[in-house]
Amino acid sequence: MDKRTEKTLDSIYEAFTYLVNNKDYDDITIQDILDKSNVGRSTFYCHFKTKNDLLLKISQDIFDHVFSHSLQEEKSHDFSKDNFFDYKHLITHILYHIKDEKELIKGILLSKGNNLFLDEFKKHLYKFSNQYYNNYPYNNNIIPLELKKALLVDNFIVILKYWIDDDFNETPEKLTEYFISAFYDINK
Amino acid sequence: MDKRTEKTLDSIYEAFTYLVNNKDYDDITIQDILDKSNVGRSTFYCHFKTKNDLLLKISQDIFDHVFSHSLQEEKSHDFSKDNFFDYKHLITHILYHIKDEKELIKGILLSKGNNLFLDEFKKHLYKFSNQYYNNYPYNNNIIPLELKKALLVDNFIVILKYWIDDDFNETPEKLTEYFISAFYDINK
DNA sequence: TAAGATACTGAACACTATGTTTATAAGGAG
DNA sequence: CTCCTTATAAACATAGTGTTCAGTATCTTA
Repeated sequence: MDKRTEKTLDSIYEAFTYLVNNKDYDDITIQDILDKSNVGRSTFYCHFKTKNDLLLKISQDIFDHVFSHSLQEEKSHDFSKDNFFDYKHLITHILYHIKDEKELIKGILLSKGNNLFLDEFKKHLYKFSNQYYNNYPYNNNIIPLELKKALLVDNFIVILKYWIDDDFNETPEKLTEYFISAFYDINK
Repeated sequence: MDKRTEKTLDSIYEAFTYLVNNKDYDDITIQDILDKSNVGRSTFYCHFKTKNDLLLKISQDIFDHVFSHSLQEEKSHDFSKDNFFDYKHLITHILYHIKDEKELIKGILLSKGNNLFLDEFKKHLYKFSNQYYNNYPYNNNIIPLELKKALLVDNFIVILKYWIDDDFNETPEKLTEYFISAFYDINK
């Protein structure tokens, strides 16, 4: 990548990270980003169509990172033959990666306003939820399968938000235990 | 209330309901609302400070309705001496009221963008979640109490969204069963 | 039903942000 | 060094926001 482009994108991402930790996403203007990053207006529009486009690309960057190793694990490991607890290391892994992106994720997730980030996140989580339930479609309570999938994904987000509110105090391992406990309960 | 005021507010609410069912909240402009409702700009600003202020007031109106009877039940019924299953009728009641406001709630809840409505909703749900767990603080698994409260509230929202996606096909009673089943699991 | 209070209207206005365009300058790659 | 790409600044059209005010319509109640 061209060093100039790299510098520009870095400045914009850094400015965005700062801004989203200091005001709600809705209240951030493109003008704010330009001022904070010292990037020209026309330059910004060379890279991004709108503010939402910026958020979307940042989200994709984050999740490329957060879910990168998990995809490799996925390939080298045939989960379809195992029960859910074999996902344990995967989940812990993902949580460690999330902690890497602490500032940015915290800012975006606690900011009022747009759900773009959350939607992108859920898309990735649904991959696992679908994979699991499609291999284990045995319904041992009255909750429909599709609802179970949604509960699984959403519980992960709730637990993550709990972690963030607690300023990432607890360990990823502990969080994984919470998640598996909540999950196990829904499926008993 | 002055009939003129009532008419104005009705027009605005109606226009908003239409708009939120046809485009994302973020994309709705105050100009759109004025055009659709045939209300003068200065009139709008007599009643609402901003577009978010409108959404907030609409949300409060809805929840005044949705939770109205449940508050009465709450007074005439001492839940603190019962277990969670006594909330059953309450939950079904709430779901019936939600169905009354079908169009509006569907539009707002499925629209991308602002979380004002959801935050207001969760505020009400937290009243019940707190009430329950403060009377039954016995932790029979590793999940911290505060996280349990959050899971309870959020699961209700997930189940509600499932209902909406299914176009309110299933009965409130059935939905209540799902909710209690998911809830019961988390607490065993 | 008439008087006074209250609410709505429409037009004008300043302001702020968006997104586009263009000519120019600076930086990187081969 | 030269070509090509990228960044920049300034200007511009456009669109939405929120305020003001004088004039008009409509309610309330006495």
